[in-house]
Amino acid sequence: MTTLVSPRPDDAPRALRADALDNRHRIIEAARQSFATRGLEEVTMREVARRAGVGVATLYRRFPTKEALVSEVFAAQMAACVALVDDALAESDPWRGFCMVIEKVCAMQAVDRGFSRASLANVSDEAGFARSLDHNARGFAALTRRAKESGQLRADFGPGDLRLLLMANAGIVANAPDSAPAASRRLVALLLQSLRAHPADPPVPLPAVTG
Amino acid sequence: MTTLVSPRPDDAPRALRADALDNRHRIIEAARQSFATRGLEEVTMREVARRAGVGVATLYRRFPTKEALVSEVFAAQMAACVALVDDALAESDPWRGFCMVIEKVCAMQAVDRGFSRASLANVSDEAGFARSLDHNARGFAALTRRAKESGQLRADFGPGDLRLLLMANAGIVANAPDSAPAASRRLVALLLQSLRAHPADPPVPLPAVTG
DNA sequence: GCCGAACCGGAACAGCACGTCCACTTGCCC
DNA sequence: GGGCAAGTGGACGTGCTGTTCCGGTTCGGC
Repeated sequence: MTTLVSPRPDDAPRALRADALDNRHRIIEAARQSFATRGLEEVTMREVARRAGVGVATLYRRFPTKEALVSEVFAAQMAACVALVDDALAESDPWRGFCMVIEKVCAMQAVDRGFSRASLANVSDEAGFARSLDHNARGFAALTRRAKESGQLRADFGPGDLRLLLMANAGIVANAPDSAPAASRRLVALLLQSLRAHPADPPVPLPAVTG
Repeated sequence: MTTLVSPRPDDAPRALRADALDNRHRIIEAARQSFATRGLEEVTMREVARRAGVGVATLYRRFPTKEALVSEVFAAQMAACVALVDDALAESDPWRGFCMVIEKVCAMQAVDRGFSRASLANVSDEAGFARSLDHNARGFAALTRRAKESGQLRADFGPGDLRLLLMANAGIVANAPDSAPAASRRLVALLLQSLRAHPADPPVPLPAVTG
């Protein structure tokens, strides 16, 4: 999102013409909807262009590659995740914060097939994706630490476990798009129950996944 | 039109020539290996043919379509699953039988990306796939019932929960093929812990997925 | 050995995806 | 209003896929 204030640095992209900017917005919206319902690889660039009411060349002028389009589309979702983690950090009860993050992210995945895929794929650095990812990783690590210190999260929860959970949830979204919201909630509920440390806890089933 | 009386029914496929049969076996083995390491859609028919040391036409002579090849390749895995469910039914402890099935199927998925995908996709009826699936569904339903009756499996476990579990596991296999075995074991261990009914059990987090 | 049918391999076909080019149009600054 | 750079859309190129065709080859019963 570039500012339209006149004194821009020479290396910044120049401001778009009004019609071009409008097309750009329509493209992103069209792509977001298509990706959400049908996933990333099932949606063709032509289809995005057609849905946005522009030609293919226009699409490629704004986003030189499909990957760039994907990055741009999900930058917003990533920002939402950042806000979500920050909200959870503000929560007084560490366990509640921990659950909130997981539940909300999985719910986001459940209703957006593209986001589900994109949040696990190695996306390029465009659009500050990596920065948001890093921010979220740190925030979630803090959440995890606090939840463990309060004795509510099982001690062997590792950083790889979040990814484990997201991958599992993504599997549901990918294989049952229609019933994904309900199925995802069920999965998350089951997993959170296992992740909660109880006073009389059964022994740890298996060590956490490293990495 | 003279019909010769033959030892085999006329509608049965005639016996293959020795070299053709050999090629067929090599094709299936090549396909199995390729599918296992790289998944179903990432493997091209050309690659299977090359790996089997035959031409493309030979491959298509045996398996008129890629789907037919996939069905044939995973018919063996399906048979293994049938045996696995039958073994679990022979187990004296219902909960152990229940866990065995889930652990072993997920382990099979974890080391075979193709099987992971195929066990969830709607495969065609070729090669008795549907029959094995039906057999397994019945067997697993019996396992479930017995585990519930013994009070070891939480009462709200539904038929859709197995699929839920398989989809979650498949998500791990699809997104982290290298660390899939360990990650899958961790996921299964966590989920089985939640699925186990304890005397002092926390309330059911969410109703089971229907269907 | 021989001969025909079964079999084989690679070239060729068709379809679809991403990405590019170019002649035409249009917003914007004066 | 007028000129021009930016923008546009559809045809095109390229590369990949699954699938088919055809001339040459080989097995196997006699």
